[in-house]
Amino acid sequence: MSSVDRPKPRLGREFFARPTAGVAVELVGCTLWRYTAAGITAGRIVETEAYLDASDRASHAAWSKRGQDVMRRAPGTVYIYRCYGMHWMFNIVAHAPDTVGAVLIRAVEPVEGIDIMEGRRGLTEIRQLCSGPGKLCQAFDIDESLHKIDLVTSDTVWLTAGNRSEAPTLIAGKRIGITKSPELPLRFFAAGNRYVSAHRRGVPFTSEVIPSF
DNA sequence: GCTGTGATTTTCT
DNA sequence: GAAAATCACAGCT
Repeated sequence: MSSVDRPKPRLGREFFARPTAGVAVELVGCTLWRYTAAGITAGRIVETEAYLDASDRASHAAWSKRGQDVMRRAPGTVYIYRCYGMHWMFNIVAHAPDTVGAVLIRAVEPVEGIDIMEGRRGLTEIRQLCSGPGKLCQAFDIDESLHKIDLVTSDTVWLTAGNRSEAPTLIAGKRIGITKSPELPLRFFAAGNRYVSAHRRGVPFTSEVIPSF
C-alpha cells in the first residue's frame, strides 16, 4: 500500500555485489517491478532462496554449464531457468567479488497491476497469483527473453528497496524441491505471510529467526 | 484442508 | 536415459 506511495530508488549494483545468502535475506521486503505493453505489475518479495558456488550441490554453478556461465556475470544480471519443461524460474545473480551465486525469487505479494496478473494467470484468487516461482513468472510475464538482462539498468524489469518500517520478521528454512544439499538453510521468507509458497507441504521448519535489515 | 499424481522438455551424464 | 529450483487438479478426510 504505502510502499508505492513514495517510490524508492532502484537497487543498484552494490546491493547485489555481496555474499549471496545476505542478498537473499535483504531481498525479502523489496519490490519487484515489471513494465510491458500490458502495463505495470509490481509485487513485494516474500520468499527467496540462495544458490551458492560449486560446493553447494543444488546450485546450478555445481553442474550446469549454462548456470556456471551466467552466475559468474555481473551482480544484478537476470538468470532465467526452465524447470520441469514448462515453468520459468526468475533468479538474480548476486555474489561477492571473485565468487559465484544467485538468488531465486520464489514468491511475491501482489501490489500493483493485479488485474493484469489475473489475466495472465487465468485466476482471480489473489493468493494463487504469485505464491510460487513458476506462478510469479507467469503473472509478471517473465520468460527466457529476460535472460541475462541487467536489473540495474533495464527499463522493463527492476527492483526497489522495501520500507524499513514494514520490514518483515524473517525465517530461514530448507530449500524446496531439491535433492542435493537439502540440509542447508538457504530459504528465507516473511514470517506468517500468506503469499509464501508451499504452505501445504510439511516444509522442514528447522527454522531460525533472522534479524531483518 | 491434505495427499498423490501426471504433464512436459531441456540439459547433462 | 534420467533428472529437474513446479503446478494444478482429482479425490479423500
